[in-house]
Formats: sequence, structure tokens, C-alpha cells
Amino acid sequence: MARNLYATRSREQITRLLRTERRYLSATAIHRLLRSLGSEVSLSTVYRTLELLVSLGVASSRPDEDGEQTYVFCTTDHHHHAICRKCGHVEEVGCAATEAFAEILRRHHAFELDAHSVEFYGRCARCQ
Amino acid sequence: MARNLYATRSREQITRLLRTERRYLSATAIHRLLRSLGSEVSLSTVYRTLELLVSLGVASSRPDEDGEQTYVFCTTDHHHHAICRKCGHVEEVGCAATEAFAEILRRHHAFELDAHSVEFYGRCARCQ
DNA sequence: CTAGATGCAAACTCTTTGCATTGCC
DNA sequence: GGCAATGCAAAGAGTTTGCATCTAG
Repeated sequence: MARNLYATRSREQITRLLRTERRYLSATAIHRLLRSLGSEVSLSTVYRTLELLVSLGVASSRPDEDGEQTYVFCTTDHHHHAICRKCGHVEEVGCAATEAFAEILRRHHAFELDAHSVEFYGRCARCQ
Repeated sequence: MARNLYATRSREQITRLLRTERRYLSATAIHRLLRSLGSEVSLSTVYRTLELLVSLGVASSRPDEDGEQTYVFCTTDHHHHAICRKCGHVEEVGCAATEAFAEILRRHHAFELDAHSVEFYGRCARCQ
């Protein structure tokens, strides 16, 4: 955690959970999980902490199909996510992999891909 | 519109707007646009009609970054979307273009891509 | 001790639903 | 005329915010 920020119990718990799970979880799901583990953190603190983690680059968020925001632990390095539809596991995909695809879009559609927002769904190695 | 369904004024207006715009719009945005064009359709009808169009395969929906659902007119053919970040224009990308990319993910990450949910962001030909 | 973090409850936004009314065929 | 569609208002769900209290440093 950066300077000027207190390393509180709530924040440690939320960060540790995300770091362990490595899959996209909603704020409510995180709250429910933590409570079931004995934590007494409130839902608003979960929301505020998640917002903090995202702004610090420690977590990344995206809305699921219903529009509910979900959060995942991730490094600050530049990368994209391949998300397993079966187990929810998040694989970090390096930029090089997207280059070839950007080239195809460029040639066939004159479309300049902004690869930063691309996310992929499918089956990870263990779930096929 | 299929049998058993009334071709009402509201539905025509909503469908015509989507067909003309060809970009992702939220229900509220569609409602606002229609009202500004003189329509008196209600917001709940907009929601109900959009749900109908999606189930008919005439429209497709996805949540934006804030989790708000947005809708776009599209054909029922199998394809993916390349969305221009500048003008919002939606380009329909054929499946062949995604094949090459799926192959890379498969080789480098042992990840089986379910290409059906992939959407791309960037700049279209006119907006570069 | 003090700025920052938390909990609670209320407020907000987007979306869905129940029901009486209207309108298409 | 009959069944489906609509409008309105109220209810839901997820998320944010104000404020008094608590706590890490």
C-alpha cells in the first residue's frame, strides 16, 4: 500500500482474497466471501477499497453480462485477460499475442485496434 | 416482426432509430433521442422493446464500462463487433478474422477461445 | 493527536414489474 | 372484440455518499 494510506485490516483482507482467488468477483460476492470467513467488513468499505485498488493498478474491473461490476487482482504490467468460462480463472495474455490480430483487423477492415480494452472468453488449459 | 406480434408505432420508431444509428446506445439515450424527435414512447416500452429485439436476434446488447446496458442493431448472421472509440460506429467482423487469433491463444496459452463473445475497440477507417 | 478509514443509513441510477388502459388486427 | 402493448408508478438491485465514530501512524 502506498504512503499516506493506512494498511488496515479490511484492506488486507480484501486484497488477500483477490490475490488468492484470481478470478472476477462482484463487490457483493467479495463481501459475502469475507463475511463467511469471519470478517466484519461492511459492503461500502468493500466498494471503497475496490475503487482504491483499481486506481492503484492492483486490481482491474469490468462489468459482467448483467452489467454488475466485477474485480480481479492483477499486476500493473501491460497485458490482457483470457477468462475461462468454466472455472473463471484469469490468464494474463502478453501484448505480442494481440499484435497479429490487430494486423488482420487493420488490413481487412481498416480498423485501428486499441488493444488495451480487449478481453477474451473461452476455456483454460485445465477446463477443456 | 414475427406473427403474433403487433407492429406498433413504438416498435417501429425504436427499430428505425437503431437501424439508422448503427452504434451502441443505452435505453435512456434511445428514449431521449426518440422524445427529441417527437415520439411519446415511455421508458419502460423502450426497455421492453429492446428486450424483444435482442430475443429476436435483431439487436445485440452489452454493458458499457459503467455497467449500463447498451444496444445495437445487427443481423442474425454470426459475426463480432469492432467498435470505434471515437464515433461509436460498429463494424461487423467476420469469423475468419478471429480464427488466426484463436490459434495464437491456443498455442501460447493452451486457451480454447470461445470467439462468440469477443468485441474489439479502436478507431474505424474514417476516424483515424 | 490527527488525518484517514469505517459503518450505517439514506440517496441515486438503472432496470423490472403490476395493473389499469389503450390499440392493433 | 380480444389479446397484446403501453404508460405510470412503485418496487428492486447495485452502487455511492454524508456524517458521526473509530483507528493507524
